[in-house]
Amino acid sequence: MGEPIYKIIENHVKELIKTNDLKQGDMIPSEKQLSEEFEVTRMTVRSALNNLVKEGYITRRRGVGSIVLGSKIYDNISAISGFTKEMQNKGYEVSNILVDFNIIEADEELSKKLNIPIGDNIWEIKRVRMADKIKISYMVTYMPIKLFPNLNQKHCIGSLYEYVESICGYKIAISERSVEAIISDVELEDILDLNKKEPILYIRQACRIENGEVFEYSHTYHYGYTLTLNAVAK
Amino acid sequence: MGEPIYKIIENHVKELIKTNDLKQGDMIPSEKQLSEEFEVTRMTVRSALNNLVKEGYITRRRGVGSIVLGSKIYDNISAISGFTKEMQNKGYEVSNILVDFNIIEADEELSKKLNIPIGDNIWEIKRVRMADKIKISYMVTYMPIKLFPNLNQKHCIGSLYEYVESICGYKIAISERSVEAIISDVELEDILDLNKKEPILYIRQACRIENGEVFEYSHTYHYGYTLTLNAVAK
DNA sequence: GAGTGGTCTAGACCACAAT
DNA sequence: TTGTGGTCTAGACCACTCG
Repeated sequence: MGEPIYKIIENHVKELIKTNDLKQGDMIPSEKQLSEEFEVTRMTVRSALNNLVKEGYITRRRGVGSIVLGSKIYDNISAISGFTKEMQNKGYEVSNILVDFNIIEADEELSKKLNIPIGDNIWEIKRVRMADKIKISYMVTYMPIKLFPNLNQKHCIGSLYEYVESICGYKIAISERSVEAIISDVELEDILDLNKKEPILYIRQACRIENGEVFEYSHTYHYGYTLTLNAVAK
Repeated sequence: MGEPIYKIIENHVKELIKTNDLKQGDMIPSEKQLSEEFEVTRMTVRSALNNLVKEGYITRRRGVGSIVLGSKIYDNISAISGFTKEMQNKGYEVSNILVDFNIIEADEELSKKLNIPIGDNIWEIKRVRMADKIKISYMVTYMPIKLFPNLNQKHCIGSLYEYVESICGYKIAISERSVEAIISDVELEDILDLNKKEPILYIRQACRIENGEVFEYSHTYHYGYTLTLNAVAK
């Protein structure tokens, strides 16, 4: 079998929303109508529609129907799309400078954060990120070598997330971030060409692939940058 | 019928995880075993297990089984649970001081953010939030009077999110936040009893109920506070 | 080969909202 | 009363993983 039918129905409805055939507040065809149109049972249709609910496209009400939610918010719903995509979406030209690329051994903290044994080998990647030729963030990323045996310096120039998904074939599933405001120190001012004591967003993030393994733990220092977040309830 | 069976199964497994009968990495009983234990069909069990996947408790692999994920990350998965719940979960005693409670008219910015006509009446709520008797954030909230005709000052002492969900019966669906680091100014230092020029998290948030309407737009200034975020892909 | 989860059928009864 | 989505049955065949 190729693509499962529920996926086909899912994409069909997504397409209707994207092409504006269905707008915010519109009712999508009922389960019965869709099951007749695609000649499948209601259960198959329900599986498609429940996925659309999960992804924030529609909401459903018993006795009423399935309603299209506002698309604006849901456009970039991938809250962990990664920095590169996020900035490109805002119209900036994004590039990375690779500052350091090492293999280190997991200490106690990294072993906890990455959920691997102490002493395991880890890629340590230090990068400065540029938007339109201005340095705006410094990022230190740790990734288990076990998961990425073939990572090299070239991959670090582009989007690491794209490498993880497109080339390695992992599906990025969930991330935990903590966000703090701090004041820059001399080291950071040096790296990012800042004035003294600038306000900085300090973000620590652990990111998992679908099977639950942590594939990345990172520290990021953002200057003059607004983090945009879309959160879905529950 | 009372609680649906799939919910019962869901809670059963959650309980096993919470009591540590099932630990991270453990396999939960197979669909077949659960369907025999609860005397239901596999479809019913699947509905329960798929919800557990959605909520981040387990991951599933064809040919292998359903595996318990690390609970740490997934505990407070409701990324817009609101500040009160978020801090209580961390063990702080939380309270609010109502600083100001007004009716104002929507200017151009607020009309855009709340998606209502210019001139519409809005509640303007200014609060200081305390954790264990220390002032840690200042919050200015705007809510359309149209949606909350009966809001009063008492509701602002507790959790506004709880008021919106429990008393008004709205279901909070999605929020969009932007997060920045700033340096405190004199006004903020005064309000929050800060030293001069402290690093502050400045968060603007628009929050929607299920039908897509914006019910809240707010500015929050957090001091000494780490924002925790769980993001789910797509 | 045995066991797992993934997809799907062809029905059923129910709770809820709108008219 | 009609139409919607919510729950559930008792099967089926399939794709995948592992020993």
